[in-house]
Amino acid sequence: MAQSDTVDRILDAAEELFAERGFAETSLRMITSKANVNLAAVNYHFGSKKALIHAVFARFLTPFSSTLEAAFDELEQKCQGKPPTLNQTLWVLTESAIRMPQRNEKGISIFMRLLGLAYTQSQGHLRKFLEQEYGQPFSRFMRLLKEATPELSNVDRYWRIQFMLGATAFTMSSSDALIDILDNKLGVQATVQEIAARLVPFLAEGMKAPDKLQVPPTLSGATVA
Amino acid sequence: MAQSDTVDRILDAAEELFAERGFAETSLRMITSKANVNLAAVNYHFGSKKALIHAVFARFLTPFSSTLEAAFDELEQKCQGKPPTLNQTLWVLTESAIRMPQRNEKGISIFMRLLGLAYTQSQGHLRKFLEQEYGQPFSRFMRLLKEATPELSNVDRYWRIQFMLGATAFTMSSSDALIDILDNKLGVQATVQEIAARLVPFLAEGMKAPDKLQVPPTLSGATVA
DNA sequence: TTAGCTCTCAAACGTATGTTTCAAACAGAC
DNA sequence: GTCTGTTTGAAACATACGTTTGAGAGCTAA
Repeated sequence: MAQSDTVDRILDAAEELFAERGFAETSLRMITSKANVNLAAVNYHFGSKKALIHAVFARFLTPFSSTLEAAFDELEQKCQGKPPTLNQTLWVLTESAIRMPQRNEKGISIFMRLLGLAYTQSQGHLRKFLEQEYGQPFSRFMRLLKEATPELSNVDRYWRIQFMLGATAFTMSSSDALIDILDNKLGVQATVQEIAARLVPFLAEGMKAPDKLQVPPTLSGATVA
Repeated sequence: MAQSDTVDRILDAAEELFAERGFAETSLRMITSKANVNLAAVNYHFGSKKALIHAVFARFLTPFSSTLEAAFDELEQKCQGKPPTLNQTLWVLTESAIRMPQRNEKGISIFMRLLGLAYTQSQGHLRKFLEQEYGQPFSRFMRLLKEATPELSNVDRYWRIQFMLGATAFTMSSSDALIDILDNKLGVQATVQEIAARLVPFLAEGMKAPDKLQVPPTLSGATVA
């Protein structure tokens, strides 16, 4: 035993519970009892609940960040000065996420769900922490997106990036539930990888959509097919 | 005073605080002190915090539900048996949301944010409540989507609807923050209505995207593990 | 063995939460 | 005015939370 296997057990339990229930709704007592660890161990090893949340994110975001930077490097090198296309950029991100080494079979969906929670439940301190620690690869992704869509105005691009983030975070954060529902309804089995393969073309087409509507084409207005 | 204007003050305060901070993070004491009402009033008038959450949703979802049903009626009647197009269907939904009578200038974004929270923070009891009370217009919207996209397989359509929901819920639930960020970054003012006008074409194009990718178009084709 | 350090444990701390209590204030009907 | 049912008010309730404490176990090195 000795040397904190306790730390990992806490991180494992916290990760899973946070992904299931969110941060505020998960108590340290739930975490420590799931981890079979004493309550005080969290504050001893991490200092506070906030610091534990940060540690949970750091454990999977730090390797992901490296993987992603390397993948971007490879992509830009391959493209020899020409900016990568939108599809390429989206795929490099998606692939880096999917190919991350997982601790278990639920790893990828926990990963996605936590990312989604980081956006929606943002605890203030979490947002600050993530910006500070992982702002760089994020900015780089944004730069690539900008170069891949020179035809868009800054405002158009801004909103469409939000739409992409939303579709991705939302779908991936509920991927487990959505896969189950699909199985029940249509008897079709799906994987997270397949969701990603469907998501990328959806996003890419949305990004390339014609301008925003000027006149609501509701009832009397002429509509496009 | 008399006859519960207390009830409305509680609902107003709760609505705003829930939208700002989420459900678990908003205490009854915050609500009652913002509403200038005694703490016990919540349990007296609503019975419990859960019931208060339901009441907040019911207050704006019930009229919205009626408006939406009427708008769908009008749309289908106008189309004389032919199924409405995707753009029409999306716009009717969007318009019904935008045109809802608002209690104040923040009404529309509170409305959107609460809808977003209902998806992401789903408290179990909330999801059950919403399905039971407002499942019908939702099913109808789904039917219209299906008829508007007969070229899609059921599986394709299923996933793309999730993508649409995600982009919408995510963006709208953070609309205030996103509008602020845009103003800071690019000095551009935006409204919720404008976001909607940008969202609809994005979604419609995404829905019509070509099939899911068979081979990741990354670098050299097949990529390493 | 002893000393020192890391880690675990049960218990308690202070604070905040949702809920309940019960007396007082109030309204409208008689 | 008096009575009756409804609504408010201040206070307390029980429970849950994150955090802290201090004693002690377990290990390593002298």
